[in-house]
Amino acid sequence: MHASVYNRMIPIGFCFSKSKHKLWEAGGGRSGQGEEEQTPPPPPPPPEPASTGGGGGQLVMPEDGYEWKKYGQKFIKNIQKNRSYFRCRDQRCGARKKVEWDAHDPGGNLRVVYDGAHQHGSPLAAASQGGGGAAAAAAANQYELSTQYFGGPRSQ
DNA sequence: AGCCTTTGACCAGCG
DNA sequence: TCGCTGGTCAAAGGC
Repeated sequence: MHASVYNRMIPIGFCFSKSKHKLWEAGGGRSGQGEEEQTPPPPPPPPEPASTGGGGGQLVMPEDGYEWKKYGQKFIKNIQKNRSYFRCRDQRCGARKKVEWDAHDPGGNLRVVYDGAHQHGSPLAAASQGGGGAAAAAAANQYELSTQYFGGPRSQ
């Protein structure tokens, strides 16, 4: 009932664009300073500073050594920022992560909020010891946030 | 063929 | 009591 009410929560033509890889070219997408903010339980010390401009002008989620699965994204009007919701790929782990960035400055204001603690070791560290999949694990966390909104090739 | 990511819609809580 | 926002789940598409 009242399906119209839900219509309001959609930031008309901004939050979710029907076309995935469309418009919003990474014109201003720059790499710069990333703001990480571990609220409750600081999992492990993030090896990477944050939004790495490695790609060359793309906002990348700060790698924290864990594998996350994105399950939602939304534009928060209150703060005028985009927010992505991530969940630990491990079903046993109830750790969640919220990444929000300025809609107008995806590369200038990146905030990561951790919710819950991991009940397992970081795959990145484990792989590191094995000396093999470290890169793979890290790559698994290279979510190109800006790409999601500004369009871009997703090398999956 | 399988897995992952993205988008849309719905529900719940708070003001 | 009504409206609005935040958060989560499910389905579809693409790689």
